[in-house]
Amino acid sequence: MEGMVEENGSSGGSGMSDPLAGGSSSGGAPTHVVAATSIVQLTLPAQAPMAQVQSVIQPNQQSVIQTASNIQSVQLPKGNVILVSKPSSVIHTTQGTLQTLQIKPEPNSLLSSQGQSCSDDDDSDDDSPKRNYREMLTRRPSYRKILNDLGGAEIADNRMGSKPGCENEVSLSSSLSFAPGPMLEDQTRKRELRLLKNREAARECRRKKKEYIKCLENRVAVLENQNKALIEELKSLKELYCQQKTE
DNA sequence: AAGAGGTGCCGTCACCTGAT
DNA sequence: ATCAGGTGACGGCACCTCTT
Repeated sequence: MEGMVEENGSSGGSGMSDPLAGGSSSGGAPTHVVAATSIVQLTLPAQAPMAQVQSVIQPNQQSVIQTASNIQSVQLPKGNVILVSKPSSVIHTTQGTLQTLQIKPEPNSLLSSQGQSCSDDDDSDDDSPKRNYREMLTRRPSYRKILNDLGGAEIADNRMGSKPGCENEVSLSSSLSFAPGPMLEDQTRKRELRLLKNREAARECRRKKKEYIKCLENRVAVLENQNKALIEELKSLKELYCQQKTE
């Protein structure tokens, strides 16, 4: 009973925009598959010199047929879907042959410019596996931004309405209620406050993430249905054409 | 019944980003 | 520069299911 965002085709038709397209072009790392328009270019390392990349989820799309022809869908980890130019059918289906592209941040990207894992060694955990692993990851737009583009006010209002944060307020005020002491106590109090806030932030972040994933799953279902329908339509049109041709 | 493996949730840490 | 908030990653815990 959450304030789920509804799909274009399925019900309601609230005219949502593309969660992946985000509209929040932060101009950061070049590997983000995010753009105000539906198509972004990104440079790929090694074998794939340049590919045209596009979110499979079109903003307010009417048709599953992409505007840029000859596009093949590619599933990426982290749930991103990109489309790679390929001379094939206009209609692309999920059952088609898929190519997985491995996308890594460029050496001079925003992410790696701040990390420099291999050079600085004064910090103890600088070359820890965790940190190195993180540096390989690209940052995506926040769920808040994404959900704002999905009609975030509605979701935010919904959240306020259902008020899971009621107990948060209670816990927050109760944890802050003890008397301030000397500096040590003050520090521990600050730390506890930070932990508390972060705990709640993490809770909220997970909630938004789940909502976002649900939204994407809905979109996938709708697109698959549209795809099936279009394939059927194409099939029948072909048959009709063949019939008329033989007559 | 006991153990193993999978899954989901939570708290925490580390880091990034935007605001001031 | 500093701070606050958002989020990915990680480890721990609880619960469920399956196998022996």
